[in-house]
Amino acid sequence: MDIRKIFTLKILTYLANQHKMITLQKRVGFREIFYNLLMKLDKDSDLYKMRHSAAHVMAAAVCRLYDDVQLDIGPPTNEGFYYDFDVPHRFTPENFEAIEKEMVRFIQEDHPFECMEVSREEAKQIIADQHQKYKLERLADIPEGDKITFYKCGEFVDLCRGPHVERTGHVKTFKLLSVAGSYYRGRETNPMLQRLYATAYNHDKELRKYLKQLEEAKQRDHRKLGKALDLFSIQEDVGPGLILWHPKGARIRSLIEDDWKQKHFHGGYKLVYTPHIGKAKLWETSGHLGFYKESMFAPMDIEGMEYFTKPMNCPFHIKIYQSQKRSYRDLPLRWAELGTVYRYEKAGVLHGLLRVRGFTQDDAHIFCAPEQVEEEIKKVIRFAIDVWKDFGFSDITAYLSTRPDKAVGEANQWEKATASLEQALQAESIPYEVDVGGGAFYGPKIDMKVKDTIGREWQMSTVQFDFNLPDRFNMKYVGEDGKEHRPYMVHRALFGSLERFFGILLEHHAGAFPLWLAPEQIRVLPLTDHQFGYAQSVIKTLQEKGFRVSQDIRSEKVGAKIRKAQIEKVPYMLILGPKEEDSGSVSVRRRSGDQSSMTIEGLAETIMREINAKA
RNA sequence: GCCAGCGUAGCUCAGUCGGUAGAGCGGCUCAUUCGUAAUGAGCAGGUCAUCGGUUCAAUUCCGAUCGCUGGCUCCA
Repeated sequence: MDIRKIFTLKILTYLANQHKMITLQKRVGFREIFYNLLMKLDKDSDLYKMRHSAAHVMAAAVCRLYDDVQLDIGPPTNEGFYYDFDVPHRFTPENFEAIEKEMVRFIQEDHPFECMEVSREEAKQIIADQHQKYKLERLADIPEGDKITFYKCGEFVDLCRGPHVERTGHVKTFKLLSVAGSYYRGRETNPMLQRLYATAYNHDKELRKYLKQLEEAKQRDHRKLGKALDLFSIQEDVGPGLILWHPKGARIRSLIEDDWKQKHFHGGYKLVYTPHIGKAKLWETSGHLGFYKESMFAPMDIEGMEYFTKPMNCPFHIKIYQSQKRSYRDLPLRWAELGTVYRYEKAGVLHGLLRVRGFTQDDAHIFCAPEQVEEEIKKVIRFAIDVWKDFGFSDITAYLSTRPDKAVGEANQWEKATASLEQALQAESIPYEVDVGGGAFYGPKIDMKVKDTIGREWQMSTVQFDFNLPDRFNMKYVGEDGKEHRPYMVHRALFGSLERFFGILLEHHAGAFPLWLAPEQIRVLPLTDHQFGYAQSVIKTLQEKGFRVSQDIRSEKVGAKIRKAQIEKVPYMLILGPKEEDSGSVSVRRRSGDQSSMTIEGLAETIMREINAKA
């Protein structure tokens, strides 16, 4: 094995642990979802200080109420604060009231926060006296030369950088929210601590607002809406993280896909389809078996050959590239696929549609000559913005990730690629942040996040250079000079995965899909069965115009029919009674509650306009 | 994977300190023919997640398994 191979292998092993391959799925959960709900707090802000102090108060209360409390850390966060404990007692939400009561008492006692600066030796002594093993390790983390401070309030003394409010009495309104396990220092090999999450605000009103936001987000939870609107399900018998798309959900997905495909054809992409499985050798060449195997489903044996379910589409696209000799005249090649991939994700991280085991990437690979790359990146960014617009997303932030310490490819390649990414962002005037060293080992990347209706940011698109795969597959094109050259390869996904995107879209619209995506656009509600005939003719007319129409012919009052349609978030309801039948018109009620009377032609026109506007 | 909690009708949930379960919505049937968010009556529907243990008896207690939920360094 030559040196280069050994080096590559080392990097790959290292990266296997870092999980730095395009995952296109991001961690989700309560905390990430709300991470951007509120403005990022300034570390020196009063609220931040107060929350930090509240964390101490909570720890003090816990120390009073329970025996053998080992403290770890208790930082303020953008939403509140938490504190990690190692206690023999198992916390449950039933304990919250008692802890909150004790916290109130502690606050009312109004202890001053006293800062004590000590030497390292003194610090060790204090911690040793308290028998706080985690604190001792945390102390060791403090760099030599830094100040070491303790904060004391009442009987509670904690190693802490501060700052704090002056007295516990300054801690205002707070509430314990949840209890969760958390590994000490976040490492799986460390002991599991118990984390109490809480929040604190300066005013009751703000706390109530925050709790209301939590409640609202819960109401628009895609898992809840997915069930209520009969869009999809995940069933135990099928398997965790595997999605069943019900007819209505599938209809929406199909509309999303149609839009996506049309846009891609217009944008100079060509579609490809590739299989779900491939031979082991392919995944060896691509390197996946070296560094991504843990995330792949187990192999299957077919006629003595090992096959793997694909976790990514790239190798197949590369094989299409290599099906013939390529000239510089062929480039750039832009190949897109709605490719369904399977990845093994730990059971504990699965989450509705947002984190799954089988999903369809809206994947594309661009193969181009080095000099074309900057223009291609610009195109991709413009393209992404254009596609999002259709779905009601316009607030975008980008994150540019540059070369990590361990990386493949030459430094000047990286520089050039990174520069093209940055120039593209500037050219499109997209606000971006730079994550120095945050790129994947095989190339720099841009991740783009969009903001939803309630202000949450979701990572969606990713544009990634790849200096690794073209090498591994020994990809070539014949240049103007008649010599062989290595093409540049760019991976990109706009939605990330259709499942995840659908989940985000569902929450974004709170289930009330815009007309062009609504699985059922119009519901006809005959007032009595005398109007059934007229209803049929209205339905026929509208269906012939291509609208998605249904009817409610139950023996119910119109109020009940409307209620049902409202709950199912049907955009247009047509109430048909004798008046409408006599005049050949329709009484229109929109989802918003707006009412009007129209001719069928007028309605069709209005609806058509709304569909075309994708409003 | 790990910690904690949870799993009762299609859905949302109540209940049983061990004696095999109930509501509302939904479904079906019948009556009602109604004007912008719920007409009335009746009926059907459950191996109380699965498997094992304790017990005269388990949906209830214990254990395992499966699944779901909240989390698992915004660093003293």
